[in-house]
Amino acid sequence: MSSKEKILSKAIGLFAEKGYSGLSMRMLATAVEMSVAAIYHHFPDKNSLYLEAVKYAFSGKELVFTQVWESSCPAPEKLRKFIHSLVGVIMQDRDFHRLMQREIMEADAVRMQMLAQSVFANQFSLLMQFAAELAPKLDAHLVATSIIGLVKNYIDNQPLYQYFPGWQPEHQNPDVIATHITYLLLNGLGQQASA
Amino acid sequence: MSSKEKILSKAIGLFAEKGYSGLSMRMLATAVEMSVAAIYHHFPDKNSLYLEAVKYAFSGKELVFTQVWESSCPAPEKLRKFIHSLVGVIMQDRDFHRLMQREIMEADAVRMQMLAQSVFANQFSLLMQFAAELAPKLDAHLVATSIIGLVKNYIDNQPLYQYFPGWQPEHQNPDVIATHITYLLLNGLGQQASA
DNA sequence: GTCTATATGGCGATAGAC
DNA sequence: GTCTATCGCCATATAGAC
Repeated sequence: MSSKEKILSKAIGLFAEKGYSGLSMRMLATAVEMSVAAIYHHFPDKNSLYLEAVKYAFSGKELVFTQVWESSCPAPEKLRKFIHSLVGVIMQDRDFHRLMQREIMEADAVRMQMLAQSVFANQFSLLMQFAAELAPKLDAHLVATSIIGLVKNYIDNQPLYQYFPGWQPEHQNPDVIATHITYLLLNGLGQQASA
Repeated sequence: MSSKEKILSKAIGLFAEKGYSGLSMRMLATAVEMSVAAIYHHFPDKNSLYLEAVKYAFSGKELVFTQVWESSCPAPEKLRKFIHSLVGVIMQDRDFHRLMQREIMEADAVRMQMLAQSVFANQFSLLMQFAAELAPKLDAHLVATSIIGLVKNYIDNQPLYQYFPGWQPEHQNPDVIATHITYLLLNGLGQQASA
């Protein structure tokens, strides 16, 4: 692994943990066991390093769901598979998830657009297409974002939810979360059919 | 308004916008048109100022939903009212919302617990109770967090969603969002009854 | 490509006058 | 309760040797 790659991969975790202004070049230099000047040989300034690190972290994420869309099973089962995959993917790469959270909060217009188009657009379109099959009468964009939001919610906000009344350790379990979300989306709350 | 209150109310907006390490005492001093030393007369250090500002921003938020719970209408209509109120509250106080996002991301265990217990616990219990009425066979904690999550999702992630395929300006409209969420929760996607 | 050394400036915090 | 002045430190970034 080249020095540059080493710097980038360390930077991802540290930016995710501490944020842009929370991570100093000195700390990063210590973490990668180099001098600050050596880092500046590879990157013109801190901002460029940050942008490269973000791109590096986001690369190659869009291939995970292909097999879900290609599987030939009934729509509800497909939804179940997709949600379980999404929960898994978000939970597995913690740095990616925290960087995403920070990026969305910063809400820099240029970076958001880049992110939406060059990283997520394809997968989102596939999800929207599927949403249109599942619920042809509803707004496919709203359905797709609701599905993503229900999943992201549990991972984003678990640090808070775990101190709310009624919380139980099993609410951390990816399968429990995914199963609940799938049921909710397919059946809603209106008909108390079965849990 | 006392100097201390003036400092706190300015600090809320600036901490929400820039984060803890992103806001310097000098910048805050400039914003409130005082010297740095004058701020230090009112607060022992930056961290104490931050904690007081967070508490200040969170105070008095729990009274908004009382009238929803006290209203005597059928459950689906109550859900509709609650969701519309929640969307309104979160959208209205932008600083409060961004401060929440940051706090949850930082995920400091002590502050999370304080927040959960002293700010949100009562309201969450009422929502769980209502969730148990609506869907007695489901896990009330999961239902309650799903309701919150569906609402929070659109406000948290709109900076990203607006660049996704299929987005339309009306997806910013609180009523459109609330109506969609209400429908989804009551009916799910399974039965394409009516939009 | 990596180093040591340093320039330049902002940071949190304090001293002491008024 | 507010000010000016300042301390000591750490920040980003650069110069120049190897």
